[in-house]
Amino acid sequence: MNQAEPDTKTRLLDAAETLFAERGFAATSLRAITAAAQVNLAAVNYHFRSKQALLEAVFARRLGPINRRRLELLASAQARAGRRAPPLEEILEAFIGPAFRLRAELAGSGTSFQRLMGRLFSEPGEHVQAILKPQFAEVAAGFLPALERALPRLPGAELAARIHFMVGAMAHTLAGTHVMQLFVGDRCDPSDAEGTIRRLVSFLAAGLRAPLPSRRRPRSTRS
Amino acid sequence: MNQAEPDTKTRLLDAAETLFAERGFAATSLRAITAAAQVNLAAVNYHFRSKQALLEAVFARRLGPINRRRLELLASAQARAGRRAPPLEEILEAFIGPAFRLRAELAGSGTSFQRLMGRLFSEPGEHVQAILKPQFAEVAAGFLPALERALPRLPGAELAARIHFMVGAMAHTLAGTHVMQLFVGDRCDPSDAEGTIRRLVSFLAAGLRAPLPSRRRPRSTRS
DNA sequence: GTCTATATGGGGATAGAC
DNA sequence: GTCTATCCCCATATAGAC
Repeated sequence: MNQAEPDTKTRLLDAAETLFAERGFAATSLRAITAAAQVNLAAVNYHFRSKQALLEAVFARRLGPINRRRLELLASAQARAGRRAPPLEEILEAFIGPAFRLRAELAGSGTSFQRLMGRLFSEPGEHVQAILKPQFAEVAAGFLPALERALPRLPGAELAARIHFMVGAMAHTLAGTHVMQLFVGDRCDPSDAEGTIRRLVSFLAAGLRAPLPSRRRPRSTRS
Repeated sequence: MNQAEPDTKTRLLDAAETLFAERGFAATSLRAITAAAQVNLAAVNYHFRSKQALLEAVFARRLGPINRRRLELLASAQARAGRRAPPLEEILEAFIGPAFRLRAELAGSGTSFQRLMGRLFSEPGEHVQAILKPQFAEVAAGFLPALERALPRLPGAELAARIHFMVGAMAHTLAGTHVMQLFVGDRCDPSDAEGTIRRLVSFLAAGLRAPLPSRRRPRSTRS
C-alpha cells in the first residue's frame, strides 16, 4: 500500500497501461512492459495468465469505477428532475465527466488510461470488443432511455446516428489526438479537464438537438 | 488494366488495405497479406521496400484524390458565395462528402479504406503520423480560414476544440464502430453514404454553432 | 517478375530451481 | 513470488535460382 513502492502486480498494470496507450496492444511486447515495470518477464504469466488477460485487467481496474460514477451522476440528475426528464446537458455531463476527470484524480496514469480508452473504441479485434461489451451494456441501459426522454421528438434512427457521432467526438478527444495539431495548433490545453468537459457538453447538446436534416439539400451542391 | 485479374502490385494493395483495416497494422503479418492476395511472400519486398512502405502506398493511392476533391468542392462553394463566406453546411459537406462517398465509388474496397482512415486518426506511432501530416496540411490550409469566416464570432481556442470534436465524430463514423451497436442496435445503415453525410453535416453544423459554454454551469452539478 | 529457401531476430509462454 | 533458461513459433527481410 506504500505508494513509493507498489507491488509487482500494480507495477505491471501501470506499465502495461502506459505502453498499450502509447503503442497499441499488438505493437507492445511483454518484454517492453516488464522492462518498464522493472519486473521479471515471467511475472506477467504468474500474476495474469496471458498478455490478453493483462489487457483485460488493465481495463477492469479503471472502467468499473468510471461507469459506476456515470450511473450515480445520472441518478442524481434524475432525482433533481423529479418526474420530468433531466436536462440534456446534465445527462451528457454525467456520461462524459467521469472519463475526463480521471487525469486529475490519478495524476500520472490517468492520462494513459484516457488515451487507451479513447483508442479502444475504434480498435478492431474481437478480444477487445469482448472486454467492453459487458461494461457498456450497463451504462447503455441507463443512458439510452434518458436520452430518448430528453429528446422526445427525435426519431430512433436519428438518435442512434447522433449517439454514434457523440461517442466519436468523445473518444477522439480522450485519445488526445495527434493529427489535429495541424488544424488547431496548440491552442487546446488537454490538461484542462473541466474546460474540455464544458466545451464537449455544449457542442454535443447542440448537435443532438440539431434540426432534422432535409432529405434533399435546399441548394443543389451536387458532387 | 483488366479488372478481372489485377496485377500483383494492385492485389497487394487491395489485400493490405482490407487486412490493415480489419486487424490493424501491427497485428497484420505480411504472410496474411500475401496469402489473401494469392501472391508470393517475397513480392511485398520486391514491389514495395518494406511493410511500412506498403502502408504508405495504401494511403497514397486513396488520400490524394480524396483531398483533391475536398478542395475542389470547397472552391466551388466559395465561388457560389462570391465575396461572402460560404454557408457552414457547404463547407462541412465539402470536407466530409468525399471520404464517405468512397464506398459507392470503389465498390468493395472503399469500405476498407474508410475504416482504415477512420482508425488512423487515433492511432499512435510516428510513422503513421508522418504519413498523414503532409496530406492534411494542405486541406487544413484551405478549410481552416473558411471555417473561421463562417463562424466569425467563435474564439480561436473554441474553434480549435470544436474542430477536434468534429474530426472525432467523422473518424469514428468512418471507422464503422463496433461497440456502439449496443447503444443503437442495428438502426444505422452504414451503406447509406448520403444519409450519413446529411446527418453528420446537420449534427456538426449545430455543434459548431453552439452557444459558448458558460464558465460555471448554471445549476450546481458538482461531482 | 516470380519463386524457394533461409537468415536473423523477436514474440508469448513455461519449466523448474531458488 | 521471483528468477534463469529455454521451447517453439512466427515475424520481416533477403539471397539467389528460374
